[in-house]
Parts: sequence; C-alpha cells; structure tokens
Amino acid sequence: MDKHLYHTFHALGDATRLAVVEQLLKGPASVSELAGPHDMALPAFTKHLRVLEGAGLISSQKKGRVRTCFIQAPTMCDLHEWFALRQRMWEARLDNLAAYVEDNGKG
Amino acid sequence: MDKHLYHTFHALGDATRLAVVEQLLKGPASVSELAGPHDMALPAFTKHLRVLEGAGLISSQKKGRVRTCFIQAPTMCDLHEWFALRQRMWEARLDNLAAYVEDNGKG
DNA sequence: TAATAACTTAACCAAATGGATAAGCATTTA
DNA sequence: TAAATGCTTATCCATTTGGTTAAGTTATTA
Repeated sequence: MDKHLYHTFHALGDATRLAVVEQLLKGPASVSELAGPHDMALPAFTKHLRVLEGAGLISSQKKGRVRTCFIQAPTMCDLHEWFALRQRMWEARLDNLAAYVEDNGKG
Repeated sequence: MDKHLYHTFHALGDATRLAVVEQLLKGPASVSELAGPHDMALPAFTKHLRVLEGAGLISSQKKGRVRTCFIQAPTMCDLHEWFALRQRMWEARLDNLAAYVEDNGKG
C-alpha cells in the first residue's frame, strides 16, 4: 500500500493521528473509543483513521456495528529501521555546524 | 522550537523535504546544491527549507551570498528514540489482528 | 564599476486538508 | 417491532499548502 516513506510520515504529522497511534500501541480499540478524547465530529475523525489506514499504520475489522482498529507493527518497524540505519550518519554530523562556524568565523 | 513531535513528522511528510534530509545526512550543502535535484523554482524550495528549520530538523548559516544547511542531529535522535521507546509495544501487538480474527470469525 | 550569482521578499493562485452538518444504514437492545 | 447505537456517505466550507512569477538585495567576479 505505502511505497513511499513520506506518506507514512505525513500520516503521523497531525496531532489527532499521532495520538491515535499512541493509543493503539496500548491495544486494539473501536472507532468510538478512539474518537472519545478528540473534540471533533465522527466524520472528521474517521477521515483521520482512513489516512492512517492508507499509510499502513493501522488496520481495522468490522464486526457487527463496531469497527475495531489495530496498530500495524510492520510499518512501525519500517519507520524505526529507517532511523536505525541512519543513526551513524547524523552522529557523524554532530559537530558539523560548530566546526563550520569555528572555521569561518561567526559573522 | 519544536515542542510537538507531530510537527517534526509533518516536516518529513513531503517528498522534497525528506529528500533534503537524506541529502544533508551525507554532509552540509548550500541552498542551490540542495535545490538542484528538485524540479521547482527557488522560492518554493526555500519554503521547504524553512519548514525543516522550523521543525528543528536542519539549521543553516549564511556566509556571504551562500547559505549552508546542516542536519540537526539532536532532533533526528529524538525521533529515533520515540520509536525505540515504543518498539516493545508494537511487538506486543504483532498478532493482535490475527488473534482477533481467529477469535471472532472472519465474517 | 558593471555584470552575475545566490538567495530573498512579495503577491498571487489552485488544490489539498481538516473541519462542519445532514441524512442514511446496518445491528443491537428494549 | 420500535428505538438507540455505531458508524458511513454526501456535501459543503475556510484555511493551509505547495507551487508560480516578478522584483529586490547582497556578495563576488570580470
């Protein structure tokens, strides 16, 4: 579903959606349980759920009237790995700005 | 600058900006070096740089006519840590959907 | 000093986003 | 079977976003 990493980051780039992800990390929940803490009407909220689902961050299953949502572990894993693979690169750049300023003067 | 994590994710949630971050992980670069690969006019591109800078993902320093940009390691570190601290939570949920489907039937 | 290079500012625009309300549709519950 | 629950669909709207062009400013270079 989600070939591009920036789609996944985009899905996390909203206060409501990030909170939903945090809540689902604690365990599955229904749409109304997830919506509860957020001050908005359901149609607006379910749009956020669709963005998260489109990004592969959550999945859901409807049983009767109730839709239950789940975190998608593999996508979380992919994101985590993206950082893990790059950690040494930013560590290598840790002092770059400082070094640059020192070499060239501050003005 | 960036109290909320979703601001940082939002900054990474765009193809151009994510590419800039990837490029800066390899080392500092000027605005035009960064803009080179991207098919857009400079004013549009520098808006992306301002979003990244506002999110604390990059910093920059102007020397003469040239502005040089740097990755901000501490913010990358914060993001990485957010995932690291939650890894066990999504691992614990790995089989949740499968288990749910099995318990409740697939219909 | 004239021209060029590297941005920067300002004004504008189309499309996407995040929200609303109203109405509809299954599924439980009384 | 009537009412309530838990979404879902459709339509609409203001604001934000991601882009444009034009013009300006500050270094460098010829």
